[in-house]
Amino acid sequence: MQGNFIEELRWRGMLHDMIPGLEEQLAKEMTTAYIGFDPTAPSLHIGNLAAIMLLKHFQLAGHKPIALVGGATGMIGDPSGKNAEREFLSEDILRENQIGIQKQLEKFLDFHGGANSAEVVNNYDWFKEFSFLGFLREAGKFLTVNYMMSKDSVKNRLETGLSFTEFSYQLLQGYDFYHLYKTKNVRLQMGGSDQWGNITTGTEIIRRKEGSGEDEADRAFALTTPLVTKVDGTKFGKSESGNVWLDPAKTSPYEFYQFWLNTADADVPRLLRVFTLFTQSEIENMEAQHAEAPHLRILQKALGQEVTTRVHGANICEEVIEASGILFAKDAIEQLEAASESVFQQLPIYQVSPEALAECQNLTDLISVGCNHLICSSKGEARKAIQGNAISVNKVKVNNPQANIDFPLLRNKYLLIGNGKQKNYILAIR
RNA sequence: GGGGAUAUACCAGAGCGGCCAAAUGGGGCAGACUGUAAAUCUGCUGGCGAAUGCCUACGGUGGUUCGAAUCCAUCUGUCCCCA
Repeated sequence: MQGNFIEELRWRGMLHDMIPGLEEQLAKEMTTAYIGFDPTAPSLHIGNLAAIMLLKHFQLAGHKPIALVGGATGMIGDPSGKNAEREFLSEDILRENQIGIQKQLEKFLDFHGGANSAEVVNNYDWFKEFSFLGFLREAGKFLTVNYMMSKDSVKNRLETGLSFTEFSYQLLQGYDFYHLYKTKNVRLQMGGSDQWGNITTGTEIIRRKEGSGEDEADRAFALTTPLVTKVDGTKFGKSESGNVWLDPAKTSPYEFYQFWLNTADADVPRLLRVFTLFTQSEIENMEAQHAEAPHLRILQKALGQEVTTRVHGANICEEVIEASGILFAKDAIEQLEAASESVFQQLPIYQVSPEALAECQNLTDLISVGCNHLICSSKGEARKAIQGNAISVNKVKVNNPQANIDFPLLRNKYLLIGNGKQKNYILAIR
């Protein structure tokens, strides 16, 4: 084996809990592990990133990672962490989503690397043929309701109620593990710490069906990683516009990079460990540098660059970094005029239609209705933002809501509008 | 099936028949300070408007009243107790 997977996770702070004996198993032979992904959206988001990195490290350590796309379980909905019954998704949508997710995983994992190549499986493939009776005999027989009720994910819902369908979710997920154990010799399931209950249901099913653990060869293992949280207690992975997606059509590379760049100092060390492959000494080095000159934000930049490169590619990433640099530079206007076209295209450009523009009486209209509420969601908000000194046009603060829209255009067609310190928009107005 | 409670803005949660676009807290946004950070302080936080203004809103529908988030009836949802 090439590296110690568990050790790696430990120093990165990515190890929350595991079933004892796992280290011995991993040391003994190449082991196969899987993590489930929920196909309720056509793209993964950075909330999934920690799980992906888990698989990545696993593969780097010489083991074989499998990503399970929960086509079947996605049709049901995991009650963990939810307080309301979930909406069903159609089979078609789930299929499409799976394809998108698979493509994104290919950016992280090696699918053509010999014995320990990554694989993607879809549990719909083995569940679709399953009859209800078959399932009851194959899976349901092996767990008691008492056991299932004792899971936190279920207990937390007893007050508000949960359907039989959602109650059965853990059986499905547990059976996945068993199925993979039998067909692909998968010995380990990993996931976020909220998945512990679901995962151990799987190991329990395997144990009951295959006999218990004196014979080590029969054992199945669970490993969880702590949920990534922010220092201020808010959820990690959301920007103000919602989830941060890996799909550039849903979250532009520029926004993606900005998300990482804006990480708070207190959060950065942890995020670097979880989301990048920098070594311990590399990270500690950077931290030392950061401590000396925090305003340079070395850590944030390293984090942003690393993750953006992995997700969107080195070229795009460079352009995005350059574009970001331009927008926040003192001489942004000159630099914008001089920037190359490909870099310019990475900027957050919004096309204002001539009709919409014609409707605009003043700046207030432009930044609300004129750009389809991109910048401000209502005229009132726009007016308040302008009066509050938040809005700048071509880097010059404007605080007259009635200002005419006769600003000089950049490159003959663009206006640079800033809202606050962090948000910049380029409006193409012709 | 019987009885009781409750329904307020993004969330939590006040609210006397007129002084209620609705206390307070959280969240969100912005300003100042900085480093596109954190903490702190300040302002904003239904829509339109330059505005003293207008419109829409306190689960739905009707009603009482000069006037209703506030009273009455009814419906719906949720929760609790009994069978």
